[in-house]
Amino acid sequence: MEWTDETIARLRDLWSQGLSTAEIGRQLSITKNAVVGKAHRLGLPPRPSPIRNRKAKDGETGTTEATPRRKSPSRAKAAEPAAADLFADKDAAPAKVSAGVVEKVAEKPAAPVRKAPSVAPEAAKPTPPVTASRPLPAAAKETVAARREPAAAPKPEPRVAPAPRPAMPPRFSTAGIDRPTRRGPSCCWPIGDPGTPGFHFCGATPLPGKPYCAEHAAIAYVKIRDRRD
DNA sequence: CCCTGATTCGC
DNA sequence: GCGAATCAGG
Repeated sequence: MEWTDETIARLRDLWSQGLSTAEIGRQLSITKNAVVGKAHRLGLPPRPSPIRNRKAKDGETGTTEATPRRKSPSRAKAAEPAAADLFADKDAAPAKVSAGVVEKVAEKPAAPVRKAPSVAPEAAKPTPPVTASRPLPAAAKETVAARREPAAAPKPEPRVAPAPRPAMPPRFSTAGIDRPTRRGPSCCWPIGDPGTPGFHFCGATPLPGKPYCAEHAAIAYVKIRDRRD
């Protein structure tokens, strides 16, 4: 896998959007392992995961190690004994992601995904008033939907009753985010890291019906690849 | 069973 | 650094 600045940016973006590792992997045409592995190396903030409590506790239970964690699969050779607690808490990500991102605005909106394990797609988001400086979740979602329904996708909302929208003010205080000045459609390809001062969107005129400009659409809409369903 | 993410470790 | 293999919880 060639982790270009591009792919890394996308990985980080998708990651912070709360997509599952497998989902990210599919979108990037890589395995979830690759996603997780890379995410770790990048120091991306760990998202709520099923497990990971194992190491949480310990410190008593008598014996010193008392942390039965990994049991060395099979290729486990005489590995180093210690060097396990450095994950205790250390420092999470510098700050970037900050809050907000965790909101994972809309998980799987109406994408024809077979199911949504953890989250409830229908669940209307109360629109948390908090910060959340990332107005780009929808965009990537569309890429998915678009890719899954390339030709015929006239029904964005199959079932979910459209939430009443008295208005659609930018409830996300995109303070500091450099948004495109001109109104109307603009390429929402993220430039830089969400949460950092320099972050902004491409802003170029997008392709008709696409959230991205021609340049970035070419990157966003990759080949379909198997969808395993 | 399926899903998920985390970790280890050969490469 | 990369990611398959593996572990492990839901």
